[in-house]
This record gives sequence, C-alpha cells and structure tokens, in this order.
Amino acid sequence: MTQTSTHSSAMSLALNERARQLLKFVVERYIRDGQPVGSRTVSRDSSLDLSPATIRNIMADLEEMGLVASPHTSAGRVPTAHGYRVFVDSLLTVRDLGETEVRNLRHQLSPAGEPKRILETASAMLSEITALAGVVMVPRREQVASRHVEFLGLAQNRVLVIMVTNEKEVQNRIIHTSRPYTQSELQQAAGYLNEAFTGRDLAAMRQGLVEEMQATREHMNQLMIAALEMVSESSDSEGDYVLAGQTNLMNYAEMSNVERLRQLFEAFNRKRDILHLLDQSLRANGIQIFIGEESGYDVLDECSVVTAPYTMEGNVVGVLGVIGPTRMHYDRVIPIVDVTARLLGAALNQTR
Amino acid sequence: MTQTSTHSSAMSLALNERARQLLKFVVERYIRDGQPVGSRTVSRDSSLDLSPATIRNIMADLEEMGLVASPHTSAGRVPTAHGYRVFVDSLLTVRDLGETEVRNLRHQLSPAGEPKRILETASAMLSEITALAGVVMVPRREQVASRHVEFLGLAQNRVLVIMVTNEKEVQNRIIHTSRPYTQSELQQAAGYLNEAFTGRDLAAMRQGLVEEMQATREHMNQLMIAALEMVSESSDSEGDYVLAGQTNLMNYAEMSNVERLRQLFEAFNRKRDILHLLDQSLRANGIQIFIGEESGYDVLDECSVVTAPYTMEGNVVGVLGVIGPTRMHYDRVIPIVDVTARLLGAALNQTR
DNA sequence: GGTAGCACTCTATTCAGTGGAGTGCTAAAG
DNA sequence: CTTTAGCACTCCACTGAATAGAGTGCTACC
Repeated sequence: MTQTSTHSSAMSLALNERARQLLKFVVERYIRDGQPVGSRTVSRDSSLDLSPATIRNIMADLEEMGLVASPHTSAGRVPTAHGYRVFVDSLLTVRDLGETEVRNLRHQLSPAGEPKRILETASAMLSEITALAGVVMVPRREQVASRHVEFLGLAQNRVLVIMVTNEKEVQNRIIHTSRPYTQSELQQAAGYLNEAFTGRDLAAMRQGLVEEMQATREHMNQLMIAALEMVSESSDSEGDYVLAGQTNLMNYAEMSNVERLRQLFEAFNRKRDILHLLDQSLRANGIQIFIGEESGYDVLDECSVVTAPYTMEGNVVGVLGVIGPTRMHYDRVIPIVDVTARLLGAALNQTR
Repeated sequence: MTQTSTHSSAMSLALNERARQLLKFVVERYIRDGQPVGSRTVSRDSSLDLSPATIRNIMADLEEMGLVASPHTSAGRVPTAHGYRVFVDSLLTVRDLGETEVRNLRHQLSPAGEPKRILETASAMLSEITALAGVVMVPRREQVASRHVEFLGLAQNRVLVIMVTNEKEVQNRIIHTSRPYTQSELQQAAGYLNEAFTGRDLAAMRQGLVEEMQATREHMNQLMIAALEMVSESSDSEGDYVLAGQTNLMNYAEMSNVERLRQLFEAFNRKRDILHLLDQSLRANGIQIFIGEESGYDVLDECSVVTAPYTMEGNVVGVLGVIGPTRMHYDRVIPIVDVTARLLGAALNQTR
C-alpha cells in the first residue's frame, strides 16, 4: 500500500546484526522442525532477548526483503530460497567431521576394485550418511590415452574392437565393416596401433592417424577410424552419473506429493537436466550449492543440490554431491560432500 | 453365524455359469473404473438380465468363497487376489495384438547394437506400451564359451584380465598377483589359454585347467585360476535385471501411499526379492502371473507381476515382464509380454 | 527503538447433519 | 426353488458451523 518507503531501515539491503541472528534462528529452527516459526517461539527459544512484538517487526522487515515468507496470515515464517542463500553464505557455521568419521569414510572408500565400483560406493556413502540422494558423476578425462587395442573378427563383416585406456577402463564396441578382414589383417592393424600410439592421448592419436592416412594409401583405415571414433565418442560423450538412495527423498514431508515426486524421479531417469546442473559445478571450483528455484529446473523447486568437484592428479574430472529438500542440514551436509569429494579423488588416484 | 451350510449352492466350490459371468463383469468393471462395483451397476450395465437383489445374492456367495470383498458395509464389491486368479485363469479373453503392432515392436527391437542395449530397449518398450514398469532379466547362459583371453600387466603386481565370451560380451577385471609378471609371461599365458580353450565352454575350460595343473608344475597358474574364477563368477552370479518406467507406477491411485511406494522402490533397488520372483518364472515354462499377495512379498501386496521366459537357440535364458497394480488390464498386458518375450529372443539370436 | 495490548485473520479440528449408495433380510411372486 | 420387490439399516463422503489456537499487524505507550 505504501508507495514510498516508510522505514528506511527496512529498505536498507544490509541487515543489521540483530536481523541476521534472527534469520539464522528462523532457518535453523525451520530446518529442525519443518514447521513455520512464529514470533513467540523465537522470543522464547532464541538467544535474542526480545519480545514477540519486536520479533514481529524484524520479521516483517525480513519478509519485505524476500528472505522469509508466511504460508498464510496466521502461520509463522518460512525461509525463502533467498533466505537460505543468505543463511548458507554468511550465517552458517559448519561442523567439521571428526577424525574418526573421516577415517571411517576413507576405509569404506578403499581403492580396491574397479573405478565404476568406487563411484557407486561413494554415491551410496553420500546417501547413507546424509539420508538424502547421493550422486556421483563419472569422471570425464580430457586426456584419454590408449594403452592397448585389440580387434576380433566376428561373423558377417563385423569386428569387435576392444580398447584399454589409461590402464583401467575397457571399452568395447562392435563395428560393421564393408568387407571381411582376415585374422592376420586384424592383428596387423592392432599391432600397428599399439606400437605407434600406446600411451599417447587420443587427440594425438587422431592427429597421427589422419597424417598417416594422407601419406599412405588408405589401407585398412576403416578399422582404425572406427576404433578412434569409438573412443572419442565415449570420451566426449554426454557424461553420466551414479545415483543412490533416491528413495530417501520419499521420507520428507515436502515430497509427499506423489505427482511432484514422479516428476523428480523422471528427471533422474532422464539424466539430462541433472547432468547439466552438475556440469555447471564442474566449471566452478569448490563447493557449489543450488537452493530451490536457483537451479532453474522446476522439478527441483523444493530441492537443494550440494556439489563438490573431485580431482585426479590435480585436474578436476568430475562432480559429486547430494540432492535433498531445501530444508536440509547444510551444516552437516556441506562438510560431508567436501570430504567425500577429496576421498574419492584420492581413492581413484591410488588405483592408477 | 451359521455353523452348518444353509445354501448348498453357495458352498459348492464350482461356480455356476451365471456366477462366473458375474465375477467376470465385476473384475472387468473394477479394472476399468477402480471403484467398488455394486449390485445396481451390474444389473444395469451387465449382459446378465437380473435384478439388483438377485445380483446381491450371488455377490454374497462370491464373497463367501473369497473371490470378492467389500471395503465396508455400504460399498460395492472389489475382487480379491483369489478373484483375480479365477478371472485370469478361466474368464479372461485376451486380445491378441494386431499384425501392425507386432511389426512395430519388432522394428523397435532391432538386433543392431549391443545385447545390453537390446535388453534396455525391451524393458522400455514394455513399460511404455503398458504404462507399467517393465523388467527384463539379463540372460544367464549355461554355456559360456571363451572366445579370447588377454592379460595386461599394470603397475604394482596387478593384471588386467580381459575375456571375450560367445563372440559378444567383454568381461574385464583387475586381479592382484603375488609377484610381478613380465609382458612376455602374460602373453604366453594368454596364448596358451586361447589356443587350448577357444570356443570351449567354461565348465570344460575349468576341467581342463585343473587337470593341466595337476600334471605340470603349478607354473603361472595363478593367472589362469583368476581368469577362470572371474568368468565363472560372473556367469553363475546372482543375476541382474533392467528395469524401466518405475515412475509409471506413481500414477496409480493404489500407489498414492508414499510409504508403500518407498518400500516398493527400495525392493527394486535391492533387487534380491524381485530376482527371486523372476527366477521362479524361469523354471516355469510360459506366461506366469503373480497376483497381489500370491508373490509372497509384502511390498508387492497390491501389485501383480506378469512374466514370460525368453529363449536363445531354443533354451530359456531369461525372463521379462511387467510389474503393476493388481488392477491392470490383463487382457492387453498378457499378449504384450508374450510377444515381447518372443521378439527379444529373436533379436538376441540374430546378433550372434 | 522496544514493548504491551488488542483486534483480526486464518487454519485445523471437531461435531452434527444429510444424502447417497449399497447391503442383508424377508416375504411375496413366478 | 428361484427371482424379485420392498424395507430397514449401515456406512461413507460431504457440508457447514463452531471452536481453539497460533500468529499477525497496528497502535499507543514507555
């Protein structure tokens, strides 16, 4: 109703300390109980020593700034996405993990076993200790080096290409060729590739092959092109992730709407949107938090996503994190995601 | 209240034709509308030309036999699991698929691409056309034959074992050895295995290796044992399945209870129970239907599972099917599952 | 600026009342 | 003996009113 500002203090974007403490209490309490928190509660339980009436005044200011909102006239206040943002950015006191907890996690994430398996473990760990959904992007390496190539002839002009990269991953693919190749031809081709390009990364390999092909006649290049395409395709593919503990999300009251839940799960299956979000975190360098509508995806409206990139040999190769309701325990979740990212990087490096 | 039988007709387990027709109508109508069906409705809409009162009498008989039940005194009747059973076994008239539909399905399930991919397509197809959850067990082959073995030495006494089986699947695994092997040792071992056992199934391979080892000194057997274990492990492993369209289940009213939904989804993730159920169908030989509580698993109380085994080269190697609410369109679902099983078998055979 | 008081709003819950759907039983009709 | 009409009864789903409780905004006072 008032067109001009009545309270200059309410309009100033900088919160005074008291208002900040109030916001902090409201967010913490709402995270704890899931109920709108009213002025009485704050006056009674918070360290602020103020009457409900005063609290109400400050609350009104916070509401005007868009940090809290009330579901209806006579309910308490609930943090908005913006409110959570301020809370997370400048009010939160994270509780670091204890030594024993870290040791515990490291133990579970032992570098034995295949890389894919380690990712799954990490995802399961995240979901288990946070009681949210855990997500781990599979590492995308810029430098994929060929370690070994093998061709196996199948029936009907088809060849099974097997390529071992970076000492770990085994990729395979069936290609169709225009003519049958003999076993010795295949061996010769594989032998050539292995001799010339073992240990060299795929960009170099492609480059080398193109030059080679221009220089010589196009002898048996079909195989090599196919092999190359296979790997470059899978290396610059869309990416993928391992999800765990989706069902945890069903325990939260804000997810009790089956229709919304369905949409969320479909987004998980579709993968595209989630991947896009993780990709953004890949480019950032540190813990990243998307709160509610900030993510830009409707299905994540009531959700927050906390991510951290993880590294192999100093390079960021992937992202992991958790997905849960906006009303999550950021103070616990953030360090957990942080530590897990470090541990995963370490575990992956050790297997090399 | 009555200890002795009052109506002998009500107690006779054999339903007369009229009662059967009534049951049929009730089940069909309930499947269509999801609402308890009352005597008025039957009298009005069914081909039986009887008054509501008569219908009520027959309904009471059906209820006494446990074929229908009423949620409360003044609601209509709802089929019980037992009622569905009778319906499915002896009242159902399945609507076979049209030529064009079958052609359509066959087209989608083209044998190009990797086997795993074909399974995923089949599962997605099932879920899409039935609007239920589709499930396809990965084939378990008794006769896994070695096609090619390769050893690659890694750092720190570790060896990457790659085995190509049955011309298609590529298995790989890292094993830890007690001492480092040179590249030539590895090549020699692989060469020996390939020469001696290519094309022979794994049982024979194991047998042969054991004999060999007893005859000679235990030279480099560690590698071979590892290779063998790897494959036999993966071949007689618990089994696995590909699930699609779980989210479809969230659309059904009987699944609106979030807690039950959670338990169901956890069962999907856990895989054990579902696999056990599929395993049973593997032993049976034809379409198999588990209705509600029949499955023996609490989480599937309100669900039915329709399965059909599929074959490769005449042998049953797996099972596929759908999972949905007991209130599903059996007349459509059954032929779809049936046809898909046949098409999947055909597609898998063609890729060999 | 902080506080007390007060009128007001909105929700959630309870309760009674009502209409409708459907049943079981009984007695009569076929 | 089977079928049907009639009737009393039960239960649910819905409505509207009443109520208690929580919380607010505003105003006036300290």
